[in-house]
Amino acid sequence: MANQSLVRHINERRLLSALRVYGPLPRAELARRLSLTRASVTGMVDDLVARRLVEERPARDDGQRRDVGRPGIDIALAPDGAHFLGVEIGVGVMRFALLDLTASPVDTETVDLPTGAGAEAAIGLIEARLAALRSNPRFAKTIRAIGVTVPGLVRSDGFVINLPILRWQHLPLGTLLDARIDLPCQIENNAHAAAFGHIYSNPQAGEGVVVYLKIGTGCGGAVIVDNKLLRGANGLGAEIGHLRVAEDGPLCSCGRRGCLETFVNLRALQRYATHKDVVERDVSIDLPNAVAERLAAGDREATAAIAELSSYLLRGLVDLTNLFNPDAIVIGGAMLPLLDPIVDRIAGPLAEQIVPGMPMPRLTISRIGPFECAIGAAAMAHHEEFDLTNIDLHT
Amino acid sequence: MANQSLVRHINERRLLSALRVYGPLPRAELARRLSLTRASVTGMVDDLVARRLVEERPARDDGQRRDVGRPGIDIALAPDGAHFLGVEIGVGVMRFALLDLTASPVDTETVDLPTGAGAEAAIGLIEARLAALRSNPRFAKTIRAIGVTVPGLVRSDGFVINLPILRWQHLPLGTLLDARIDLPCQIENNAHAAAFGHIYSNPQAGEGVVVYLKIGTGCGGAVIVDNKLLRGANGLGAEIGHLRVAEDGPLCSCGRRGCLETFVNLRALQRYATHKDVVERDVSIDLPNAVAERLAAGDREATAAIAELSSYLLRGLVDLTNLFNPDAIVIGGAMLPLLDPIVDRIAGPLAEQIVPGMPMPRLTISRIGPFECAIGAAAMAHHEEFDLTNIDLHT
DNA sequence: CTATTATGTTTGGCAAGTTAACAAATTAGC
DNA sequence: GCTAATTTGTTAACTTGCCAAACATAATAG
Repeated sequence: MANQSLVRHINERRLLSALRVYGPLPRAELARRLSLTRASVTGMVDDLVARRLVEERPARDDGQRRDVGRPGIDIALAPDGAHFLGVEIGVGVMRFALLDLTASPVDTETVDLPTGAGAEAAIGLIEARLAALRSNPRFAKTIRAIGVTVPGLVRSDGFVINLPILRWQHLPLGTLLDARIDLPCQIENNAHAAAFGHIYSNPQAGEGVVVYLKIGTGCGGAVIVDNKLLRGANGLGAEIGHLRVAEDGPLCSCGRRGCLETFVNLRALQRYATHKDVVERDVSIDLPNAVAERLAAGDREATAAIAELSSYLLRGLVDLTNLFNPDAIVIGGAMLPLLDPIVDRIAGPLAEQIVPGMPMPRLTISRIGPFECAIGAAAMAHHEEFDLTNIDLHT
Repeated sequence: MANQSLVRHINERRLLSALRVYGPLPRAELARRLSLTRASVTGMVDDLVARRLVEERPARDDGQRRDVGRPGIDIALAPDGAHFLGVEIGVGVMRFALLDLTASPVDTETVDLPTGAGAEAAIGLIEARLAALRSNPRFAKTIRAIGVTVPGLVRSDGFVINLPILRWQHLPLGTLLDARIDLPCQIENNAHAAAFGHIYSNPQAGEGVVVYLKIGTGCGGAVIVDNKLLRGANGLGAEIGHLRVAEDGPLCSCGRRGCLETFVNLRALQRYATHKDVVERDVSIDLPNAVAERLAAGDREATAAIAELSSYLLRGLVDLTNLFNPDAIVIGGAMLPLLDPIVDRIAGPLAEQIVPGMPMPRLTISRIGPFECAIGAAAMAHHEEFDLTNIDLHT
C-alpha cells in the first residue's frame, strides 16, 4: 500500500510530531521545517482542523520583536483532541496518568493494589479509573488507547510470562484486558515504558542510542535506538537486570546467582547499609531519602553502601557501553534521591574501563518521578497513533 | 521530500528487493506480492528495463505443471546492471569479492598484505584490484560502490580508532580512500559486515533479531534488528568480544582481563589444546581442522579444549540472549570446522541458563566461508543503493 | 473449436504535492 | 501618513504516480 495516501499519512505524522516537539508554529514555518510548500501545509491543516486535532492560536503577544512581513498564525495541537491513559501495575500500588494530544500529563492518580491481588482485581481498577475519567465531559469521548506496564517479563502479544514481585505467571493479560476494556490496550515492561517516557518528553534525548536503567525494587532496563525501543524477538529484550556481574551472589528470581539485579536495587542498598538482609516488603520507599541524608552528613556506612552498589552498577555499565555504544545512559527509578552521588562516583571509572576509543556516553538522570512508568505507557500509546516512526514500508 | 516521487522510490526498492529475494517473477505475481496493480508494475518495469536494472526472461521450461491462463513473462534483475566490490583488510591478507545486482559473488580474489603494511599499501592494493576488474568490459562501468572491512574499532565516519591486530590506530581511512578511489566507500567492522552478509544471502534469516558472533583470530560480533545493523552512536556498537565473562584471564588488547575475546579465539583454542601459550602469528589457520580431526577421533585433549572454549562462549551467549531476546544466534568465522561440535555442546546449557520464560534462540552456523567479510561488505553497499530499508522519513 | 482463465497493456480518473500568481498583513523609509 | 518591501496564507493550473476498468493476448479444458 505505497500510494498517495501513504505520502499523506507520513506528512501528517511529520506535521503533528513537529508541533508536539517544537510547540505551535505558523504554516509557513511548518512548510520550511517539513520541506513542503505552504500550499500543501494549508491543505493538511484544514483537514486536521476539521478533525479537531489542531487549532489556530491567537498571536502570542510575548513582546518578541517581530520580523518584517505579514505575521503568521500559530498552529497548535488541540490538547483535548485525544487522550491516552497509562497504567502502572506496581507492588501494592497502581498509578494512572492521562496524557493529552500534546503528550502532557493532565491527570494522575494512585490507588492501592492489595498484596496478592490477581489480574482480575487490577483490571477492575483500570475499568473503574477509565469510567471515572469518562464521567468528566472533557475526557468522555477522547481517550483513544491504554498502555499498561508490568514489573517483569511480558511478551509483545500481551502474555505475561513472569512477574516474580507480584507472583503473577503465565497470564494472558492482553486477552483479559481486551475482553473488558473497549479501547486498544498495549502491555509493556515497566522499564521499557519508563525509558520511552523519558525520551518522549525530552525529544532531544531520544536521538541516537539511549541505554536506560530503572533502579528500584528491581533493576530493569531498556535500549532505545532512534526513538524506537529495542524489543527483541518476543518483546523480552534488554533484560539488563540479569546481566551477570559477579561469579556469585544472592539468589536471583531467575534462579541464577551473580545477576546485576541482585546487587543493584533498594533491598540490596538496605543490605549494604545495615549488613542485614530483609524481605522485600520491609524496604521502605523512604530508604533512598534516608540514605541520601546520611550520605550528605558524611556517614561512613552510607558512603560504603553507595560505593558497593556503585561498583556493581559500574561493572554492568561497562559491558552495556561496550555492547551498545550509546550516546547516553539514563538512570531512573525509585533510587532517584541517590542517583546524583552514584553517577558522580561512576562516571570516572566508566570512562577508564570501557574499550579504549569507545566514546564516553553522557550520564543522565531521569527526574520524571514516580509516574514515569504510567506516563511512559501512555506516551507509547500516543506514539503508536501520532508519532512519525515505524511506518511499515514492507506490506 | 515526502511526495509522489517517494512513493515511486519505495515501490521501486520493494520491487527490486522482491526480485532479489524470491528470484524472477512475472509482473502479475509482483503486483500481488507488492499489493500494487498490474498496471503500476508494468509502468515500473518499463522504467527499470530502460535503466538496464531488470530484464525479461524467456519462460523457464522446467517441466513444471502450468496453471490455466496466459503464462506470465518472468522479470529478473539484470545481473550485470550493477556491481559492488567488497574488501576485507585482514591479517596478512586482503580478500576481494565482487557482487552483481542479484547480490551473488561473481569474482573473488585474495592477495597478500605484508605484515606491518600501512593504510597506503592497502589502499594501493584496492586501487589495483579495482583497475584490474575494470579492465574487464563486463565490469568496466558498472561498479557502483565499495565496502571495506577492518578487524577492529572503526567509526561510522570511516575513522579507524584501533586495529590491534594490524597495529593501525587513529587513521582517517575513509578520507584516505575517498581521496584515491572514485567510488563511494563505506568502512565497516569485519564482524558487522560478516553478519550482514549472512542475513543478506539468507533473507529468511534476517527477519527479527539476530545476534552474530565471528570467532577467528579474535571474537567480534554484531546484532541485526529487522535487517538493520545495530551500529550504536558512532558505529562502534556490539563490541561483543569485550563482554566480561570472567573475573580474571589473559590480558586483552583493550587493557582489561576477563573479556570474552581472550577465551574464545584460535589462539585460546591452541592454548587449551596444548597447554602452551603462543603468539598470534604462530596459530595456524589449519588449527580448527586439526582439532576437528582429533575430536572426531575421540582425542581427550581436544575434547577438553572444546569444552573449555565452549564454557566461556556459553557464558557470553547467556548474557547476550537475555539482553537481546534474539530469534537466532549465528556463529561464523575461521573456527568454522569446529562450530558444529561447539554448538552441540552449548545448546542444552544455554536453554537452561537464560532467564526462565525467555524463548530459546535458534543456533545457526554461518557457512559462507573465508570470503564472508568481503561478501558482507559488498552486500552492505548493495543494500545501501538497492534494498528496501532505511528510507529516511524525517527529512 | 469454443469457453475459461490469467497475463499484460491502455485509457481515464483521482489524490496529493508543486509551481506560480495574488491577496493580506505587517515593517521600513521618506 | 503613504508607499515600498517583505512575508504569510490561499487559489488555480500542472505533474506524478497509483488505481479501476476495459481490452487484447495466450494459454488450458472439454
